[in-house]
Amino acid sequence: MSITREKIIELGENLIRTKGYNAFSYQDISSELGIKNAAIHYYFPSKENLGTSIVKTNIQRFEEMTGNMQSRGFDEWHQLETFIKIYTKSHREQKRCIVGSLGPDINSLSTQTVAELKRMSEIILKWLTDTLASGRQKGLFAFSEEPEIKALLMLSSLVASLQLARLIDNIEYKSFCNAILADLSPAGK
Amino acid sequence: MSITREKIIELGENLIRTKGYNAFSYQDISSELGIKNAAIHYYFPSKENLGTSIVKTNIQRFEEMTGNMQSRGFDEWHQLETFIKIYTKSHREQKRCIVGSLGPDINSLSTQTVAELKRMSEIILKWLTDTLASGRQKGLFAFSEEPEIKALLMLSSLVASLQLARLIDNIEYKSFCNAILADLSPAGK
DNA sequence: AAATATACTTACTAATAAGTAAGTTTGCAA
DNA sequence: TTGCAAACTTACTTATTAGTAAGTATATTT
Repeated sequence: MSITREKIIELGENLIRTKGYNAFSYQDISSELGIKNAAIHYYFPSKENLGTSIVKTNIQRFEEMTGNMQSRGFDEWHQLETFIKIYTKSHREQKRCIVGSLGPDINSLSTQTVAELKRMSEIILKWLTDTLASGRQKGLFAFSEEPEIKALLMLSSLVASLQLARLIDNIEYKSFCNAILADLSPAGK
Repeated sequence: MSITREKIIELGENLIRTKGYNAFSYQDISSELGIKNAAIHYYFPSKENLGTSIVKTNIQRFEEMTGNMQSRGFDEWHQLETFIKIYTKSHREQKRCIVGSLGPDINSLSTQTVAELKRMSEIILKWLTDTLASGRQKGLFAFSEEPEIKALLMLSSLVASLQLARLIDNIEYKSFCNAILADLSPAGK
C-alpha cells in the first residue's frame, strides 16, 4: 500500500473529525501533503470514495482493538475502560469520533458511506451490548436496563460529550467519563 | 415582523436540523419559498447572519418554555418530562436538535454564531442542572453525581440519541427516553 | 400627486468545489 | 534499450456557492 494513500486517509479522517465532511475539500488535503488535488483523485476517484474508505479503516481499527483485548484476556471492566480511553484521547486532541462527525451529515453522504457508517455504529453497539451483558453476568457491572438500552445510553453520552465539550468551557471531561463508569459499579448501588 | 422572514428562519432551522449547516444553501430556501436567492439576502445579508438568528430564535423559544413551566407551577419531574418530549418529537420528525446539528460544524461557523450556540447550550445546561438539583432536594429525583455532571450526562444522551437514531434501525426511542427518566426515580434505587 | 420605504427580481461576480483528460517523470521488468 | 505501469502534474471543465448592485412593482406616507 502507498504511503501517500495512507496519509490521505489519515488527513481526511482528521479533517472529518475536526471540520466535518462537508466543510473539508480535496484542496485541504493536497495542500497539506504538498501535492495537487488531482493526485487525491488518483487514489480516491470521488469524495464519497474517500469517505467510505475512512469509515472502513475505522471499523477495521475497532475490530482489531476489541479482538486484541479479548485474546489478551482483558475482563469486561478493563475492556470498557480501554474503550472509554478512545474518547478521552479524542477530547484531549479536540476531535470528535467518526460516528459523531459523519452522523450529522448523513443526508449528504453517499449510500455506500452511510451503509459503512451504519455498519460501524452497529458493530460498536453490539460489542458494547455484549460486553455489558457478560460483565453483568460475572457481577462486574450492575445496571437495571436491558443491555441494548444501556449500551445505547453510554454510547450516546460518549459521542455527544465530544461535541458538547467544544461548546461548554470548563467541562471536566475526566469526571464525566468517571461518572459513566461509576454508574456501572456494583458497589455504588 | 415579515412573514417571509419568519418562513426563512423556519425553513433554515429545518434544513440545519436535517441536512446540516454546510450542506444547505440559500437556494434550498428560496426555491422552497418560490422566491429568488437575493430575497433571502435582503432579510439575512449573510449566511452567518441567518445562522445566528436561528440560534437566537431557539434560545428565545427555550426560555419561553421553561419560564412558562415555572410560572405554571410544574414540579421538577413534570418539567423534565416536558423537556424530554422535545427530543421524542424531534425523533418522530427525523430531526436533530439545534445544538446537535450546529455543534459539529463549529469550526466553520462565524464567531457570532458560535457565541450564540455556546450561550444556548449553557442556558439549557444551567436549567437542567438547577432542575435536577432542586428536584433532588425535594426528593423527586435520586442520583449520586453532582447535578452539573448529571445534567451533562443527560443532555449528551439526548443530543446524541437523535443522531444515533438515524444510524441504528429498530431503535426503541421511547424505551431509551424512559430509561433516562427511570434512572432518576428514587423508587428504583 | 409626489416622495419614499418595503419587498422583492434581474442579472451578475468571484470563489471554491468536485472531477477529468491528457501529459510527464521515474523505476522496473522483459 | 524498449516497454510499461505507478505516481503523479498540468490544465482544464462544470456546477454550485455566497454575495452584490441596480432596477422594479406596490403600498404607504406626506
